Parts: sequence; structure tokens; C-alpha cells
Amino acid sequence: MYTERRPGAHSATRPTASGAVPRYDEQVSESRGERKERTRRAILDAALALCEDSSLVAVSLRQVAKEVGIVPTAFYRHFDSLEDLGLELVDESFVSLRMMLRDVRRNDPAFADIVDRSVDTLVSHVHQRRAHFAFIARERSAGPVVVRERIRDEIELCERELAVDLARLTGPAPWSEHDLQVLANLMVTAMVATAEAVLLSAGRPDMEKYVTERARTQLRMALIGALQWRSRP
Amino acid sequence: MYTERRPGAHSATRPTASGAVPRYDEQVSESRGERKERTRRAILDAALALCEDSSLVAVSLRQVAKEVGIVPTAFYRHFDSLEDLGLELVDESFVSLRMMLRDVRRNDPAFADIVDRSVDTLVSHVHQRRAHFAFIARERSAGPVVVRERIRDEIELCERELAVDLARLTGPAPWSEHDLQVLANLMVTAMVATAEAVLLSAGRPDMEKYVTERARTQLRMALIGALQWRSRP
DNA sequence: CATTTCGGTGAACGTCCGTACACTGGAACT
DNA sequence: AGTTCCAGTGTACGGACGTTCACCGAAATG
Repeated sequence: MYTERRPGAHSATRPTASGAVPRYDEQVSESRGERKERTRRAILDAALALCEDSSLVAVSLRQVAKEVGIVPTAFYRHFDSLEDLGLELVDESFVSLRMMLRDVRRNDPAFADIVDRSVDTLVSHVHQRRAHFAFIARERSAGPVVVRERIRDEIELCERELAVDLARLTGPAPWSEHDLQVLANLMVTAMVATAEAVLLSAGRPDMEKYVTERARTQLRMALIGALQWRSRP
Repeated sequence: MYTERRPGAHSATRPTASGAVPRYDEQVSESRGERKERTRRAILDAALALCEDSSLVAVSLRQVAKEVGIVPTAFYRHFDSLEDLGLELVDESFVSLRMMLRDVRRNDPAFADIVDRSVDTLVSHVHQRRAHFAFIARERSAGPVVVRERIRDEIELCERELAVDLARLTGPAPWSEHDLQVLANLMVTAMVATAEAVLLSAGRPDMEKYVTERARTQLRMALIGALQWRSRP
């Protein structure tokens, strides 16, 4: 027996790590598919929670299973391996972030505001998906190889999208495409570092305020510097 | 028996991972202290090699011992724990880097050159201490808590030193101390990202060339941007 | 030469690991 | 109603893990 549970409850009716469990054990009589999806969700959340400190490479399949409240072998009904699960988490983390950032830039052609809006979006996103961001920050350089590669690709995608939007916002070409890439890379790098810093300032609002203000300044510095850069090469 | 070795060789005369082993097994008749130091060195190198992929938190004491060619318990003669060893590696990694960067900036008051020289120094350092830099990049966000903290402190120290030197180089205060910190943070962030990118471009000289050139441009953008930033606040 | 020091040994422990396997019982399908 | 499907179960395995302990032999000490 892996966790105590009420007698007769055969399967994972109450996954330990899932926040989205129906209250008071109401017998909603889920379909098989719903049930499976719920367990899957619970596994993802459990893994996310377990690598909050350390890293996915230091998390074991058995730990995850215990956290969820299922038997170790049941894990394989949902994922081939922990790496597989890691890739899933990467996708989850980036999809919504990229969507939001793109929205910011599409709905707001005002060049001056782009910095403030982007930083705000990033910070609020870090807040509402702490665990996901912490995951990315960790696995980016320490995760399983395939996970690292996927994360790198995703960040590169962010860079390219930013470059495109910058090009559109600045109108016809004060910068070469190359300079644009370089600038976008610097800005994304600063953003990533900011996200990490926000994570570190958990529970210290003054520190977070400093960090976000710093990010704004840095992005503006980069933009202004890049403008001056090209107007006298 | 943990590794085959020639009969009668009682202790780790030929640590597997150490590159600094006397050639052809010359019987130099080391003192006890020298011997201990050599094993210690071998342990550090073995750990460094083992967390080349994954991370220190995923490396086991037994793996390290096997790599060195000693029995697991012998590890404790040199370090209290793997975390302890990690802290040692952090120090090793930063001491020489900070020294070199400081030299660059002390011997070269020419403001224009500081960017090129710093980037060159960083890149060549990454080359001659690949493993150490990879270690820092990984453990920075995924290592044991104490190791992470130590690395963060070291990087912060780099920032402060850069801020001081920037202040000295620019003469009396075009920037406030605060702006200086923000700029130094951006530059160090870009440098760290560059170091990671250089590590990734192993064996692809064109890619490395691009990365270093990009770093130069980015640092210049940051500097120019910061100058413009203060002259019209 | 006698004694101490100490880096390294090797067996043994209890725990956790991934994975193979045969099984079960309710949902879903016919 | 009878059958199939399948998420989850429970057992069992061989191996790796950290740590303990008593022990050894050569270098260091006196």
C-alpha cells in the first residue's frame, strides 16, 4: 500500500498533488477519459513540485508516484519516461507565455510602451506560474539533454518573434536584420535573468520592485543604445 | 575491488580522472601530504567530469569514488559531502576569472577597449576552463542550495567590481551609483549568457565567432544606451 | 626502533531505485 | 448481457545508494 486511503477506493480518486480535485469527494462519476486526464495532470504537478528544489534529473519516478498517490508502475500508463514528462512541462510553460507576449506587442503599436507592458506581462506571468518558471530556469541548463534543447529552441523562438515585432514597430529599417537579432537576444537575455530574479525575490516585495524597475531601465538602455548604434556605425 | 589495478598498489597511485599524474608511473615517492593532495585533486576533477551532463545533485558519491579509483568511504577523508566539494569547485572557478577581469580593467584605462578586452578574456577563460564554466552554468540554478547561493554571491561580486571600475573609468559621475549598478548588472548578465553560448558552440568556430561578436555589440549597445540614458533623463 | 597518525580498504546495513510481471474491477463497447 | 479494454494494483528482482565500522600498512613522529 502506498498511501493510506479509505477502504474500497481503488484508484487515484484523490491525487495528493493536484489542486483541481473535486471538493468533499463528491461522486461526480467521471468518465474514464476524464479520470485519466486528472491523474495525468496530478503527475505533471507532482513532478513540478518535486523538482522545485534540485532538478528533474534528481527526481525519481517513485517519488512522483508516491506524491500522486499511485503505484510506481502506473506512471507508465501516462508517460514513457521522466524526460517525456519534462518535454510536456516545457511546452506547457511556454505556450501561454508566448501567446501573452505576442498579444502585448500586437495590440500595442505604441513603441514607448512596449517595454513597460512586456515587463509587466512577464512578471505577472511569473507570479501565476511560479513552478513552471522555476522549472524552466532550472532545466534550461541542468535538465535532461532533450529538455535543455527544447527550452533553448523555445527561447530562440521568443527572440525571433521579438525581432519581427521590433522590425514592425520601428517601421522601415533603421536596423539591419542582424542588428535586430542581436538586440532581441540581449533583451530576451535580460528578460530571462529578470524572471529568475523575480523568482528569487519571493516574499520580498521591495526586492521585486527593484528588480522589475531595473529590467525596465535595462531594456530602455538596450533600445536607446541600439538606436544610437546604427545611426552612427 | 573497485577498479583493477596492478597487484600491491595499495592506494590511488593512478587516479583515473586526474590529468596531472606523473608519467610512466615514476616512483617519485611522494610525501603523505602530496599524495593526499593528488587524490583530492582527482576527486574534484572526477566530480567535475561526472556532472558535465546532468548536475551535481544527480551525481552520487559512489560514482565519484569509482571514477577516481578509490573506495566510497575514502571520499570522506577529503570532503564532508558532495555539497562541500561543490563549494570548493565554485571558488576554484571564480578566483582566477575575477583576477583576470580585474587585471584587464586595471591595466587598460582606455575606455573604448574595455569591451573587447573583457570579452576576449572571458572567452579565452571559458576555453581553458570549460568544465569549470559548465559547472557554474549548471549549478547556478540547479545545484544544491548552498552552492547556488555561493555562485550568486560571486556573480554579484563581479557586478560590484565592474560598477566600481566603470565609475573610475568614466571619471566624475555622468551616472548615479544606482544607474551604474543597473548597467553593470545588464553587462554581467550578457557576459554570463555569452559564456553559456560559447560553451554551446564547442567545435563550431563560426558559431563561436558570431557569439563573441554579438557580445561585443551588446555590451557597446548597453554602454551607449546608458550614456544617452543619463544625459537626458 | 617503537609509537602514532591517517589515507585507504572491504564487508555489511537498510533504503531507494527502475522495471517486469500477472492481476483486477469498473467503464466502455457490442 | 456478455465481452473487451485499460488505469491502477501488488509482488518481486537485481542493483545502486549513503553511511557505519573495524581494520590495515606505510609514512610521520619521537
